[in-house]
Amino acid sequence: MVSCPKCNEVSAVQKAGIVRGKQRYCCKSCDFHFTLPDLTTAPQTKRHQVTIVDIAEELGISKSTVSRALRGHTDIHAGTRQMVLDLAQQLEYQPNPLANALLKSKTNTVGIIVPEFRHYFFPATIIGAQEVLSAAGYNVMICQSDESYETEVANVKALMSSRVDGLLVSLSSQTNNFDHFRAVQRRDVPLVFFNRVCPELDTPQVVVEDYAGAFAAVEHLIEQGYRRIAHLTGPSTLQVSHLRLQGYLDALQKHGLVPENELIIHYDLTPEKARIYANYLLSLPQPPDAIFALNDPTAIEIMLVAKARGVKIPQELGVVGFSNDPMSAIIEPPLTTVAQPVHEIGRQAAQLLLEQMNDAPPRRAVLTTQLLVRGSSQLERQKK
Amino acid sequence: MVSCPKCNEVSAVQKAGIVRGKQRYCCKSCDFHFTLPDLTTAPQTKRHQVTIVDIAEELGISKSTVSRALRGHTDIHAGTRQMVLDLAQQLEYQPNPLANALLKSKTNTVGIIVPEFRHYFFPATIIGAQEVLSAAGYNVMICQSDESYETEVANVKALMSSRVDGLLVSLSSQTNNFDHFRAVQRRDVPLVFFNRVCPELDTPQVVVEDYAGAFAAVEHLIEQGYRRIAHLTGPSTLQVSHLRLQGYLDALQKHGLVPENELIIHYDLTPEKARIYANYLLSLPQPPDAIFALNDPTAIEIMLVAKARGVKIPQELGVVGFSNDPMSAIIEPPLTTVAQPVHEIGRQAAQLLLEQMNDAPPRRAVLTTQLLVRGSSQLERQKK
DNA sequence: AAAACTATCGGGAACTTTCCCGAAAAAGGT
DNA sequence: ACCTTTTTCGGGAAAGTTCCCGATAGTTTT
Repeated sequence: MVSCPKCNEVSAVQKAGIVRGKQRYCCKSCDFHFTLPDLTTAPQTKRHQVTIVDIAEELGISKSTVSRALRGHTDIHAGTRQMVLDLAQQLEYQPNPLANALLKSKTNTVGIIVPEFRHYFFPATIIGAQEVLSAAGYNVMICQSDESYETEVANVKALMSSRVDGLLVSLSSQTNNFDHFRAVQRRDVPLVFFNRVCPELDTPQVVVEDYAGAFAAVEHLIEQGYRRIAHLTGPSTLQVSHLRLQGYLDALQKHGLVPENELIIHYDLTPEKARIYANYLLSLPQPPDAIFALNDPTAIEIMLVAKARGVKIPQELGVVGFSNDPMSAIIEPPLTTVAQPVHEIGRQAAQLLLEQMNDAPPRRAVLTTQLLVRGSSQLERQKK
Repeated sequence: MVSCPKCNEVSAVQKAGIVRGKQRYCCKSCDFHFTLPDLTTAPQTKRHQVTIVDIAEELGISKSTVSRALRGHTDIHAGTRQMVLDLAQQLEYQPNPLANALLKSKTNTVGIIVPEFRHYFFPATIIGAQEVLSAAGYNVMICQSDESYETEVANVKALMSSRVDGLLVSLSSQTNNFDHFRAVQRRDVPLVFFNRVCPELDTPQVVVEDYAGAFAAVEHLIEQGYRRIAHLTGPSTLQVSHLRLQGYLDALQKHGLVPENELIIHYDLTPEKARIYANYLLSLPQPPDAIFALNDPTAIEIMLVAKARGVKIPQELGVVGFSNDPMSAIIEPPLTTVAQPVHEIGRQAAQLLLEQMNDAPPRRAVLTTQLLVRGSSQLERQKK
């Protein structure tokens, strides 16, 4: 009852096992194995994206020629090119970037990893980076490490497996092992750090004058008459912590003040811990009369704690932050802070990445900071 | 001096034009055209990403088998699979998602378009969305329309050309033409709106109880004793503007207050305009004694303007916002606001998108709001 | 008019992976 | 010993594009 599709023989056909649930036959006369075609499969009206092959067939030319026309190649007749261009427009042809990416192993996508998204700073840097990158034709993939080393490693892995063409990173506060970035370098993927930079790896980076900014901030506090100045800063793994601490220490020393260990606190940058340490500082037998914080979110937490405890700012406590977060202008009294060009940090980082991708020599960009004196630290003016 | 690579003839070879800058020859004896191979091209030590073919060759098996082993297919010998797995690990094999994407036309990437990045709200929703999406194995591509219709169109175009598998959108305040989203639907790309939803298109969407929240906010103001309540809201193109306005109007009506046109202002949500209209309202011959703002950033601008003019909050002016932006707790007096579950909005939106991708019936999610009464609107308590 | 050249175009490999289907080898059944 | 079944594997197409290279037809030069 089954005829061989090759010799049309019927009698010589016999069963020959089952393959993937379908009966298989063997024609003894022509020694041909076969299974019966499945007629139940639907015709599959799957919508077909219009490709250059469609255009080529429609026009009766080769796909090479269509590609040339679309890519603006010279090696083509002006009339042919116009024909192709017209039809492409009419058919709403959109080139498939995946095919191109596969061919060139270049995705035109860069990954950005930031520690968090809650405050103003990192979203603002991303805005700047995106500005430059999308102008250069790159898409952007954004990840947050959530200040966690493990998440950061996972982010790097995910972005690398997505085959990004470059990586823009601001480290998590936990990170003190950089093997995941060494793996990035080993694969020759351009890598740029900004703000939270990596001290061990030799990559382009964007930073601000952390030392100078911190120095200016603390000197300002001293000039205002504060004498017992505490410093609430980030984990010692972060270079910004280190540099700003150094600026703090040197400013104290310059003015003959002796730093005290109990007034220098490293913490993990969570709001909860900020409150705990602010309370701790204000509960000391000899509480500080001013606090210089690593960043504005920290400074604001300090101010909230101080307010809750009835400590008057700036009379009983001077506070200075870092970054000029919009909140610092809103809070009362307005927060004195070291302003840094947030958008420009992102722009510069993107710029350095583009340079890396063009094999330019690695650069290090240092942006300027500016002390914005506001109400939270103006002791003398209050006194007058 | 030039010998034919086919018949090794020398005398019969003659020039035959120039092709792409290289001399071309023709052997008259065997009628063979050829150019001399270019010896100057570097050997190209281009680092080769390890592929399944590499593994297959190393093991002397076919790439199909390697693929089966890696994909955990059943149709394979346990020993062979282990062999492949071991070598893959040793060679640090990473599958190329591009090839897969090209084959399946599925990029495992979703695009998110939000109007802006400056305030707390949208980054927070993105955090929520990313949470759900990356758990489902999707990468995320984020764009900002910058409240511009043109940029939004460009964003949609860019994401579509990147072949995202889905789109999560919160509309720009300018958008009143939705053709770019119709194009998305035409291509069968799942689309979900959140917060700033599209009234014309039949898509899943995530919103909050805008009407109820606004009604509660205004009713609260009335109960506090405010009588001349203004409303500063967004462009009428936005559904949130419309719904919150309606809540405002109905609350007034319920309590026998007559809405006045000069107290209802639509604006483009820029900080500059917020300040201008706040000043305008406070300069009226009969200024309002309370303002209900579309969102917290607007409310905060209003408070700043009021403070600058010496208008006391809440005594002379009650203010209520919407969203519970962290700033609203910081500012003094703290801002009464209608809280909405920002992260949950993002999570829900992502959830609806995933459902769409699995061809589930489109849903509309409505999340609850909660009025947080704070200092900026507590007239009675002040009076006591 | 032969030789040399130019302007265009087509063919096909390559990129990496998955999947369909047929084939071989091994195992089981009578 | 022969047939059937199962297990395991290989070949090759497909996805969409770019690019290299050879091949024409027509044009100019000698």
